[in-house]
Amino acid sequence: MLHSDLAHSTQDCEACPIRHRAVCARCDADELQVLEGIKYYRSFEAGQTVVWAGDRMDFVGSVVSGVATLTQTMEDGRTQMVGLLLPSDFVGRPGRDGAAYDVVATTNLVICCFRKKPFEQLMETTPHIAQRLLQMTLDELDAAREWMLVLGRKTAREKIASLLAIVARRDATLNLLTPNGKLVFDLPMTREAMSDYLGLTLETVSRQMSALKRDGVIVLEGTRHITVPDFSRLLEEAGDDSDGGMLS
Amino acid sequence: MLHSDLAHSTQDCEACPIRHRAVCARCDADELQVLEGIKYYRSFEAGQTVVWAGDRMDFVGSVVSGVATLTQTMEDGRTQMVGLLLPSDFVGRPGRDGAAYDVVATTNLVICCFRKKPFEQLMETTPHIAQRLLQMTLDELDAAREWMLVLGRKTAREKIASLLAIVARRDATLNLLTPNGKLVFDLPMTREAMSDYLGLTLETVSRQMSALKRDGVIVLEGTRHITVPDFSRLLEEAGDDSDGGMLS
DNA sequence: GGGTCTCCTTGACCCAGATCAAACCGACAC
DNA sequence: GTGTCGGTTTGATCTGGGTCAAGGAGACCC
Repeated sequence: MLHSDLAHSTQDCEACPIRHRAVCARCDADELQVLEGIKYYRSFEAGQTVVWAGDRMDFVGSVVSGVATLTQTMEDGRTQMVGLLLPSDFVGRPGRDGAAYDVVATTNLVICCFRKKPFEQLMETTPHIAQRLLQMTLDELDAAREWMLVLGRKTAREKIASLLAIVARRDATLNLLTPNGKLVFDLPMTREAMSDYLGLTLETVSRQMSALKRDGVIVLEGTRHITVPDFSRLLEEAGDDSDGGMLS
Repeated sequence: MLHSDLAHSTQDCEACPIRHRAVCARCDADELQVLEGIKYYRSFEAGQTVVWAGDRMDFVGSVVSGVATLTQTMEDGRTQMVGLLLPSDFVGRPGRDGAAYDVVATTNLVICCFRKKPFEQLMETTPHIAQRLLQMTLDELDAAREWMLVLGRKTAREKIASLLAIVARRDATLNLLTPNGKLVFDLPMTREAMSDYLGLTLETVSRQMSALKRDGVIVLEGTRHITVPDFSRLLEEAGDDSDGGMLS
């Protein structure tokens, strides 16, 4: 599971708290030094685009804070979000120059970047980086496939519940433990972004959010701040088996 | 792009024509010897299940011939196919014991398996195997994300056309070149399997196949044998940009 | 205060695709 | 030939979610 790994690396590696999850699990002094030499930080404001699909991308990196999304757009304007990047997630693709998707900051965002060329060289000389990246990519692949089930077979209500469950779980793991099964978090996205993720319209998202609120599955303060009184209830609504299926 | 790689390895590596695409791009004698020692073949008939989700899986491998599918099932029986495995595709996940999805042979199927433990050890001592596997996994991730767009935003007709385009492209690359822009291939799946892949019902699949036939986008002989008189027309119907977007 | 953004909610209506049901079409067995 | 069985097609009807349209609710500025 991802987050135990994250916690592990956060403790183990002083030089790279959350930032180099991809590489710090077993990093030694030499590698760290190389990494320090090729890294830099970039900040974005909510709404800014990090890269457009097709643009040259001369770095890889990981999200330090904030949330970014990967989206694909058809010529006629239909868009589908294909990835949600939360802190510690990896950005970019070694071995390819152009970005495959639009990467957009949905909140204020900080990325820790590594210049791509030297990073790729480091990958070649340091086997466990590729191994680590492989594990992360396999996790992402599992998440993408999980999402295919959501997109292909779930109802609007189940889709919303699934999204809330994912965000709640990640947020809870990163920030606060659940006091008594109750979960509190902020949605890092607009209704429109939710609809792009779920393959719905923004109106349907809004209606289903209202319905989940009416039925007591969630408590809404404003439009973003959410309390989940009973997480297992939320998972039921998502149509997931007991643990939510998003372990990996 | 996958297939050039495949062609490359098919030529370069006598000991593993199509079979070890994952590892043969730069294999040397020692590695090949190890691989020979831990490999074996398994055959399945159309309809047989290779593994059930959750079952222990003590091998990884690649498809030699035939077609297999990865599917997820919800408790109430709704199913979504999350992957289509064609010859040369990798099966299984290093570093995990249980299968994450049902793997089912949809045609007669031969898999070249490597016992997992020794394969994982080989991965640790042979950096380029992990690197190669990483590239393959990144390709699969791109394919999965492409499919998220199909599932989330495309109409039934576009979905069908997208599926046909994928199968046609892979089949054409593996077998026969297009003589004059015309493409001939056999669908390796039932209407029901198509519906599971596309997030539709089997009836809708059938109707849209009939519609594409009526409109001259495809020519059907029987239910499986398909001729595509104009591939670019098919891509248009799929709503893809000119090259179909499934390059990677 | 009022004006004007952006984001969100709610209502009324419509349609693509689901559902239910019947029939069709080889292939294979007897 | 007849039976039957899996896969497929086609028709009739229903419905979840899309579309169009009208307000609401903050946030920010003047």
